[in-house]
This record gives sequence, C-alpha cells and structure tokens, in this order.
Amino acid sequence: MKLWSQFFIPTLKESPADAEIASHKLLMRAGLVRKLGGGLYTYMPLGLRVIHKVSAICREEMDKAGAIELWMPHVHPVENWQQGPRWAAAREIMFRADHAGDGKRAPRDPEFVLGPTHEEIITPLVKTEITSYRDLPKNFYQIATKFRNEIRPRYGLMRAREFIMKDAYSFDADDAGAIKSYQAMKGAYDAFFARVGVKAISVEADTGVMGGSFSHEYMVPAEVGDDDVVYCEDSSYSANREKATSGIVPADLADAAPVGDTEKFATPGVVTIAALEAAPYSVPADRQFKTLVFVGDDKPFIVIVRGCDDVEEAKLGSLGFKLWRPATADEIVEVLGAKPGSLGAVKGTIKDPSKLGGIFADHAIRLIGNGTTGANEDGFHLRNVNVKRDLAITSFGDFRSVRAGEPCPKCGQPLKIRRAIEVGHVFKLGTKYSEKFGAVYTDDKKQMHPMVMGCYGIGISRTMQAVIEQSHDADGIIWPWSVAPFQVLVCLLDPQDAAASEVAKNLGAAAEKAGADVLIDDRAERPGVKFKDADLIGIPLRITVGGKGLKEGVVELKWRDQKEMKKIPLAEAEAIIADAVKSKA
RNA sequence: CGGGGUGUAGCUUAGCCUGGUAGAGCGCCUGGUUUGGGACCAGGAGGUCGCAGGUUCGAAUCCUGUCGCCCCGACCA
Repeated sequence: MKLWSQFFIPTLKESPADAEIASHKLLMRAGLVRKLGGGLYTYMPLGLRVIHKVSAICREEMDKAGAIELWMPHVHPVENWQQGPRWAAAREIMFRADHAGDGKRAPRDPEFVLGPTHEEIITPLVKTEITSYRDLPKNFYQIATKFRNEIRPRYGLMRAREFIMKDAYSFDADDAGAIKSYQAMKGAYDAFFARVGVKAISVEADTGVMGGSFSHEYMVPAEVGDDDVVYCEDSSYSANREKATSGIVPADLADAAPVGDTEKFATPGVVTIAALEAAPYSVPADRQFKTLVFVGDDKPFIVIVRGCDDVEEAKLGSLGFKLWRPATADEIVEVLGAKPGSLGAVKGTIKDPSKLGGIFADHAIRLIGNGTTGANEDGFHLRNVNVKRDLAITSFGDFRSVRAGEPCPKCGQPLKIRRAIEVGHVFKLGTKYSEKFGAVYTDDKKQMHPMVMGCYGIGISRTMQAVIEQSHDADGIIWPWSVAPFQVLVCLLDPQDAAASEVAKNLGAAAEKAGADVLIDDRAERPGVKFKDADLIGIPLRITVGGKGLKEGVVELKWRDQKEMKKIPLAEAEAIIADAVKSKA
C-alpha cells in the first residue's frame, strides 16, 4: 500500500509538444516516463511498476515453457560480432563503446559495442558449455536492456534507442526438436499477450537480417504501427507485407502469344510509368515492364515488375545477397547504357551484360503480353515485348508488394491490409549461427552436428506502450488488471479528516489483503483534481471515500472501464472490495 | 542518411514577415476565500529567446554556420 503523497507521480495537464500519438502523450502525462534524449527514456516510479508486472508475466510464461533465465553482458567485445554471420548488416545499428573515453582508442586497446541482441554472445557460450546430445535441448532467456542506434527513434518507447526486451535462444539436436521449441515459444507468446491484455495476432514474417528459415511476428493492430499486416478474413492467412504474397498470378497461367516483332519508338522526355500511360502513348501501367537496378554485394542486378507494381525490397533477400541497395544513376548508366526512365531488359539492348549479377523477374510480369519497356537508350521505348521471347531473365520470383483487394493465396477472397505494431518475433534460425561459431554436439553414435537454433524476442517496453495505445479513452489510460501499476486506488477526498483517513486505510488494507496493489490518494487536492488524475493514470478500480458519503454511511466503487459508479454501504465495503479484487485475480 | 519543419520560463505558447523595454496560460511559492470532476482573489519567484559567428547605432526578430528535437522514407522488439 502506497500513499500518493509519499510516492512520485508527476502528472501533466498538457502533452509535451514532441509527443505525437495517444500512447506517447499518455506515457508522459501520466508520469510513467520522461525523456532524456531521442529514443532514451527514464522509467519513472509508476512506469517502472508496469515494466515489472509485464516482465513478471513474461518470466512466468517463459519458465512454464521450459526456458531458463540467465543474464548476459550488454557490453560486447567487437570480436564476437566480427566473427558472427551478420557483422556487415548489423554494425550500422550498433553503438560503439570504446573504453578510451577520449575516443582515441589505441590500436591495441580492446573495442566494444553495446549489445543490440545476443546471438553472438549466447552461441559461443553454448559452444563451450554444451557438447553432448544429453544436454539438449536448452532454451536460455533474459529480460534486459538492448541498445540499437535506430536511425529514427520515434513515438516514445515504440522505437527507442535503448529499450527493454525479453530475448530467448533455443538449442536443439535436430530440426524436429527445433520446431518443437518454436511451437513451445509460440504457445508461451500467445499466453503472454493474452495475460497482459494485448490483442496480438501472429503473422508470417520476413526473417530479415536475422536469417533463418521461417518466422512469425506478433502484431498489435494500430494505426500508428510501422508495419503493414496483410490478412484474409476467410482463411487463416496473415503475413507481414514484406513477406505476403497473393494469388494474383493463376497457377495455370498460359503465356500470351506475341502479336509482332518488338518495335522501337521515340518517347522524348518520358521517364515515368505515368507519362507512358498518358497520351499519346497510352500504355496502361499493367502493360509496362518496370526495370529497376539494385546493387547486391557490390554487383548490380536487375529486378523487373509490372509498371503498376512496387518492388518489396525485403523480398530481395531471397536472392542470397548479404547487403543490397538501389543502384545510383551513374551505376545504372554504366551497365545498361541509359538513365532511369528508359531502362529495360530486352535481350541485346543491355550495354554490358557481363557486369550484371542477374536479371530477376516477378512472376506477375507473365500477366503481360506484348508489353512496353525501356530500350536502354534515353528517349526510346520498345513495344510488343514478350516475357519468354524477349527478356533475358535469370529466374522468376516473388518480388512485388501485395496490395489490398488482391486474392488471398489460400482461398482467393480479397486480402485486407492494416497497420500494426510489432511486439514480438519468433525465428527458427537453423544452423546459421551454430555453424559459424562451431556450436556442435556429439550424438549417441559419436557423430558431431551443429545445434539447430531458434531465437525469440518480446519488446517489453514496447508492449507497455502498446497496451496504452490499445486501451485508453479521452480521459486517460485504462490499465488491464494484470499490468496496472496499482490495481486499486482509494481516493480520499478529505485527507484532513481523521475518520475518513481511517476508513480509507482500512479499505486499502482489505483490498491489499485480497491480493491487490493499492494506492491511496491522500493529497491535499480538490476532488476534481483527484478524479482527473485517477482517470489519467488509469487504475482499474477506484474507491472514493469522502465526508459526504460517510455521513450517509457509504463509499463509492467505480471501475475505470465502466461509466457507472456504485454506492456501497460502509459496513459491507471491505467484503465487497475484497470480492471485487478476487474476481479479477 | 535524403526530404520537410521547429527551437522563447518546468509544460503549452504569443512575439519573428515589417529589428527598438520578452508577454500570456498552466505549473511553482506566500496569504486568504473555497472544497464531489483540472476553483477564485491578491502578491511573488522564474527567461544568456538552443549555440557560435555576422549585418546593424540597436537582433528573439535579418544572414551564415552548427547542435538538439519533431514529422515523412529505408531499419527494428
């Protein structure tokens, strides 16, 4: 039981100007966090209580699923990362932590980085500690701070530079075991999000820089999310847009027959799909080939999609490059011989095909018969271009971004898309890290094998904010019982009145005995201020004790998520409150 | 990193275009009146106008640079 006057809850009437979204404003206004710098936040006493509750639930579910808690350093020797499989991709988000404070690290001084995640730490550890199949499987986790130099931190705790994450790493003897571990984590995640009161859906996801064979993200639908979730209401299909496919290309598609030879025509000044759609050319975007040039591991390659489609850059990961980026105009001219706007991949028109790492075409371009594309000569295009006959394609793949309304790949019904916040991610990693670090074990036939790994993250601090984003009204936060910083608020309207104070403390004690965390608002403030603050900080159950009510022999009981308030007789108040608390626990 | 914005008291901000004493509301302190949904009156404290140059008799205001922060894009739990 805490007295408000002896605790610290600095509420604000107005939101700081840099808070954009509801949950960020409420984090600030309810005194849960304060900003130190971009993406860096102090957890204030009230906010820390929520973090502790979320962490405790996470810990319980992880333990229940058989994971084992440990704690790893967050200052990492850079060698661990240099030896790992993703140094090139990961280094740009890592903070350096040189031990030389003046920044003048001598050549022989060790170099450190702040840990953005811990595969590079746990895998070498397991390599030295576990060598026998008898010690497998194992799943280690920690709940700790992570450091990522996000290029653009935003929305408070949603995307911070320093944040709290639960990360778990499973090690199995074989693929079947790894899938079991993966399923166990999915079960734990479902239980966790249900308990903290967040409606999270799991969706198929791109594995990104983590690598690995498959993964699911846990998404909280919200307009302010950074991701797009593609889903179908009829089938169970749901996926991150980066990964999502649609049934836009029929399986039995027959390629269109050419109507004539390819033909060059002048298109002075035309450098966009839209310009070619307009008169006098009038070529619909879905009849144009869009030719884009990327550079993958220092070698240019071409991606072709329909003019009406967008390339989903994450999908280019399937091509096997470690790093890739859009090519610059100069690089494009060097290889294709023309500037962007007149590019194509028709056989014989590419200036220097030997420099290319490949020409990759999206399946959907097969829907185009006798289309139009750039001639690799500024100001000229080619018409009557046909996929099979004319384009020098290395291979086909899925590279386009799905749009709402396209047919679901499972059932054909129209797909929908909505924004969402990623709060958790499970990856089946395979042997990418264990092979790199030599984390092998000996089986019962004296054979050595790399361990099969999985990794599993939950953004603890982000989950806290996602709860607020999903559960608030115009007056403030509405905490679910399970993660509320306090569950019962005794609103003592007349703290100078000894009898009323006594009643408040007794009722608070009764609620506490029944299992609730209790806060008593004993401040010398006017009632209006107390009620406004109560709504703002969102404590689920409010008990109001005031001189007026006591004269009638009643106190008031009000749930934060309900409109109406109930007067209860003082004589029965302790029992009624205890029952209310027990009904929630 | 590219594009756009912004920086004035603890918070929200006016003033800037058109240079001339830095203003308000909230919050804070003192006293009084109040007391069931962010009270009222009186008094008070608090600002090197992000920083550094420049133009000018004179700069919060104009110019240049720089830093922080916010928004849009790529990245992520």
